[in-house]
Amino acid sequence: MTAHPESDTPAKPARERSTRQFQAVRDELARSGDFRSAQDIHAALRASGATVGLATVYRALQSLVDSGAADILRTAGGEAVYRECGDTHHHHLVCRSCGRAVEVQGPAVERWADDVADRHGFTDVSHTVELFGVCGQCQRQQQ
Amino acid sequence: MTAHPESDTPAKPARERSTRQFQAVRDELARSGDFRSAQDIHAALRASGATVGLATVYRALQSLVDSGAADILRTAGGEAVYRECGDTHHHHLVCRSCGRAVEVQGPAVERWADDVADRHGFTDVSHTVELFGVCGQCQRQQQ
DNA sequence: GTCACTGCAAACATTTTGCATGCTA
DNA sequence: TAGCATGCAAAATGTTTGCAGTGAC
Repeated sequence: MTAHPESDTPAKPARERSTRQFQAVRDELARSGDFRSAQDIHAALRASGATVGLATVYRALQSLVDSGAADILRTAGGEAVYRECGDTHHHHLVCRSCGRAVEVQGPAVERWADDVADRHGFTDVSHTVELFGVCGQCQRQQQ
Repeated sequence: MTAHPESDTPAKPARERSTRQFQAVRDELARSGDFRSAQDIHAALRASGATVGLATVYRALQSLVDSGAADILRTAGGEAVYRECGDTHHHHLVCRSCGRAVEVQGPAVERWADDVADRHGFTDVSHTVELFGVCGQCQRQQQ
């Protein structure tokens, strides 16, 4: 649990050659716009005919996160999920049963987060807000 | 990522015997009041002379989470961390640098979450809200 | 032609599970 | 005494890394 401050600015080339595989990962992530696990992306690419190694997917995603082009988040199951980090910041309402995700905007939450952080003297604040529930359709099926 | 609906209400005994090991885990968790990883707790118990297996620590923590006595959270590193959870539902503002966590209450967020879920026809809603930032102390050290 | 990127597989870390034994009620 | 909880070790899962080969520039 010891997060280290980035004391150095390593001369990290951060990807200098653009390759088919890297593009494929980036595209796949952008296509859905939703949170996707590395394994998921890897499977999708394989299914669509692209030949990409799992390690490469991880490396590409890592690279995207490093460069700020993607967001990373951990699911309750311990999987890392990635999302293209566009300009619009939003959250998700995910159905526990069918997995469908609804995109939600929460100006109220944004404001609250900033306010709380400020009050405690924290800066450079980011936040994670995810809602889980059962959607109407699944409720009916379960009843 | 396919969450299955709990079609049954398994007669989960949820711990019927109180044992020294279980108490030890609960106590250790309560002692610090902060987020602790299973491995961390295991090491601490071993260090203090208690003989507790790692699997037992995991089982005890799982049990505490199931019964609502503990909160579980994933670190950026993918480790699961646990914290004693009182009756009050609250969130955390965690320092990215030193790991210190501040407990925050967010009635505004609770209301917003319920509202959003309701508007989309979702029921049985839970939510995850975590704030990350750099605390004042760490800011000064880094400058 | 060089060297970064890729792919495979092995290594790793964390968490879960199977099974024989111990201990609580 | 009966049966849940424990402990060990093996398995499972998700992710990272080493290294030789390939392809972009």
